[in-house]
Amino acid sequence: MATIKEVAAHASVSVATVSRVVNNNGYVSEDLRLRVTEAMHLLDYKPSALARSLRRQESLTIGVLVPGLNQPFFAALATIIQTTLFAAGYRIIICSSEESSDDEAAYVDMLIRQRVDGAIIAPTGRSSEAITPLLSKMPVILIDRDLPDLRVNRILANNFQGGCYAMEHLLRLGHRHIALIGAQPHSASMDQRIQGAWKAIADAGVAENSLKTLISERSEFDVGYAFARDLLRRKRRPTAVFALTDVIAIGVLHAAAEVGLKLPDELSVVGFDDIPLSSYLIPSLTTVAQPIHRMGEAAAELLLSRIKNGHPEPFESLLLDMKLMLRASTVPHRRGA
Amino acid sequence: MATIKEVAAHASVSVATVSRVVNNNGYVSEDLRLRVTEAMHLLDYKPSALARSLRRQESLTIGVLVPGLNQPFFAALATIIQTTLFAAGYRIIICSSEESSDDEAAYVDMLIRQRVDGAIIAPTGRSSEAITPLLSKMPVILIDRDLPDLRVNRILANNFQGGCYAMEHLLRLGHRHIALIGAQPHSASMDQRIQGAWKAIADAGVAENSLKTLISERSEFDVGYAFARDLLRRKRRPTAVFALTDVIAIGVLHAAAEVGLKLPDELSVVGFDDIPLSSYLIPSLTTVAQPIHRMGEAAAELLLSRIKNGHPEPFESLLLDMKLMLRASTVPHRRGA
DNA sequence: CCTTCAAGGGAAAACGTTTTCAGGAATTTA
DNA sequence: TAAATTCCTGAAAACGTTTTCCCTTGAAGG
Repeated sequence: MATIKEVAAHASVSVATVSRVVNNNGYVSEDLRLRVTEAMHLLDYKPSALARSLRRQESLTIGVLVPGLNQPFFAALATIIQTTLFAAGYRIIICSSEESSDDEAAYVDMLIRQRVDGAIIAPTGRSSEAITPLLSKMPVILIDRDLPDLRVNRILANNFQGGCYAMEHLLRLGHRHIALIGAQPHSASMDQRIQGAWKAIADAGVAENSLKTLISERSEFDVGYAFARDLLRRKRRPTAVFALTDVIAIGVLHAAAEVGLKLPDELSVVGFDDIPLSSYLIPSLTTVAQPIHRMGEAAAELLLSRIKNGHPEPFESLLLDMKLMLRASTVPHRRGA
Repeated sequence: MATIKEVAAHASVSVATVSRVVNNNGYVSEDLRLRVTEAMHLLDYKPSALARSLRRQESLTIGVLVPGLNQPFFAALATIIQTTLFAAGYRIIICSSEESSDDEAAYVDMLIRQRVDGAIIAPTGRSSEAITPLLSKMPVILIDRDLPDLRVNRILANNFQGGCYAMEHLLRLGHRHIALIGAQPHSASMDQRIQGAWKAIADAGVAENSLKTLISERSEFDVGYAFARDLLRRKRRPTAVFALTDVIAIGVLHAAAEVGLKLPDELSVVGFDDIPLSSYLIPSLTTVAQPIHRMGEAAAELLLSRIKNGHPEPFESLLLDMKLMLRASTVPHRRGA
C-alpha cells in the first residue's frame, strides 16, 4: 500500500506538500498540485486513517452500542445513525451486545481503546455499571433506554405516553377486560409503557381489575404465543390484549388463530413499535409507532454538537412523542361477543 | 487519556518495559511488573489501538459490508460474524449500503483508508465494479451473493437447490398452477432460486405453463401484496405461490386474507429465508431455511485463515445446503378447491 | 579464572500522517 | 529603494505504540 513518502518521491516534492494537496489547505502552486495528484492516482494512494487519527488526536469514528441487531427496531436505528454520521464524515462501529452485560462491558472497553470520538448507547440492563467507564472519556448519548443518575444526554421516546395511548384506545373502544403481555422485564422502557397503561386506567376511572399484566423472562418470540394460548382458553377470557412489542403481538395473533378466535371481532390486539411488518399482518396491527427516524437523527446530531462544542451542562433529555397507528386489529367491544 | 509514557514515568521505568508487561512478552522482573500494573490501574491506562495498529501494520479490524441491515437475514448474519470475530480478537466495522452501489463504493473506499485487515462482503448489485478496489489490498470473502469472474473465496448458500426444494414440494402436493413472486431482480441469489424452480418443473416432467414468474423492481414489502392482490382475483387463480422471500410471502398472506381466501386450503404458500417470524405467522410458513449460522461462522473463519496464511489459490467456494422447513402454509391441492 | 549464556532493562528507530517553523521568492506598500 | 506582505516550499517534530539493538548483571560451565 502506497504511503505519502512514496507519493512525495514520485512527484519530487516534500511530504508536507503532498499532505497539503490531500487536505486541500495551505498554499501550493498549480504546477506541484498537478504533479502530486498525478502521482497519487498512479500509485493509487489512500491516506491511512490510522496515522491521521493518531496525529490529529481524533478518530472520526463513533461507537454505536445496541442490545441486539436482530431486533428490527435497533437495526433500523443503527442504519439511520450510520447514514447520518457517514454523511458528516464519520464512520461508526456497531456493537450488538445481545442483551449481555458482559459483552456490553467488553465492547465498551474496545471502544475506549479504539479511541472513538463519542458513543451512542442503548444499554442492556438496568445497571449503568458497564458503560460508566465511557462517560469520563468521551461524549455519550443514551438512546431509547434510560438509565437513572447518569450525567449524559438522552434521546428517548415517550414510552409512558405510548402506553397511555394504547390503553386509552382500548378503553375508548369499550374494552374492560384487558391483558397486558410483556417480556424483557429488565428494561426501563417496558416499565414506562406499563406505567402509562395504568395511568390511562386511572384517568378513565374504570375498575383496576380491568387490566391484568403478565410479564415473562422469556424471549419476545415465545412469550406472546405462550401466554395468549393459556389466557384465551379460559371461560372469562380478555376481550383485548395490549402487547408490549409488535413481535409479542404477532405471537398473540398466532395463538388466537390456533384457539379459533375470529380476529379482530373476538379479540382486539394493539402492539408497540410499528416494525415494518406490522402493517402487513392479518389483521393489520394497530400499534404505537416510535419516532425512530427522528431518534436516530437527533442522537447523531446531538453527539456531533457535543464533540464540537464540549459539555453543554446541564444534560438535557429529548423526549419524543409517540404516535398511535390505527389499523385493523382493534374494534369496539361488543357485549356478548 | 493516559499514555504509555505517563505510565512509565509513574512507575519509574522505560516505555519499553511498560510495553513488555502490557503485551506479556520479553523479560521483566516481578518487581517491575508489579510497579507497572499498579501504575496502569492508577492511571486507568488503555493502550491506543490506533498507535498499536500503525506500528504493527495490522488493525485487527475487518469490514463487513451488507446490502441492508434492515433485512433480518443480514442482521442475523452480521451478528454471527461479529460474535465469531470478536472472540478471535477482531473488531468489525459493519456497513449497510442499503442496496446502493454508490454507497457501497464509498464504504469500500472508507474500509481501505481504515486499513482493515480483510473484508466480508455481500455485494449490492450484479456488477463487481464497486468492490474490485478491495481485492488487491486485502483478503476478501464473498458471502451470500455471488459475483462472476472474481478471484475471491465464496461462502454461498445453494439457492438453486433451495428453489428446487420449494418447487418440488409444491409439485409433489399436486399443484399445477403456481405463481412465483419476487423482487430485487438484480441479485444473483434470486436468479438461482428461479432457475432451481424451473429445474424442478423440468425434472417432474410437468407442463412449463404450470409456473408463472412475476418479478418486480419494487420493495420486498410491497411486491407480495401488490402482485397477489391482482392475481388472486382472477377467475383461474393459482393454487400455490412460491415467494422468493419470507417478507414477500407475508405480503401474499395478507393479500389472500383480504381477497377472502381460506388459508392454506385455498392457497398454499412457500417462502424463502426462514426469518424468525416465519414460524409465528398464521398459518405458520413453509419456507426454505438458509444455513445462516454456518455461513457466518465459515466466512469469519475462512477470512482469518486467509489473513494468517495468505493466498490459498485456487479460490474455492463453499456451497452450503438449504433445508425445507415444513409448516402449515402448504397443503395438497384438491381438485375443485 | 575465563567464557558463555540467560535474564533484565533502556535508548531509539519506526509506523504514516499533520502541522509548526523557518526561510526564500515575488509582490505590494510606504 | 526599503520594508512589509503574500505566496510557496521543505525540514523536522509530534502523535502513542512496538521492537530492535545494545548494555549490564549474575550465574553456570569448562
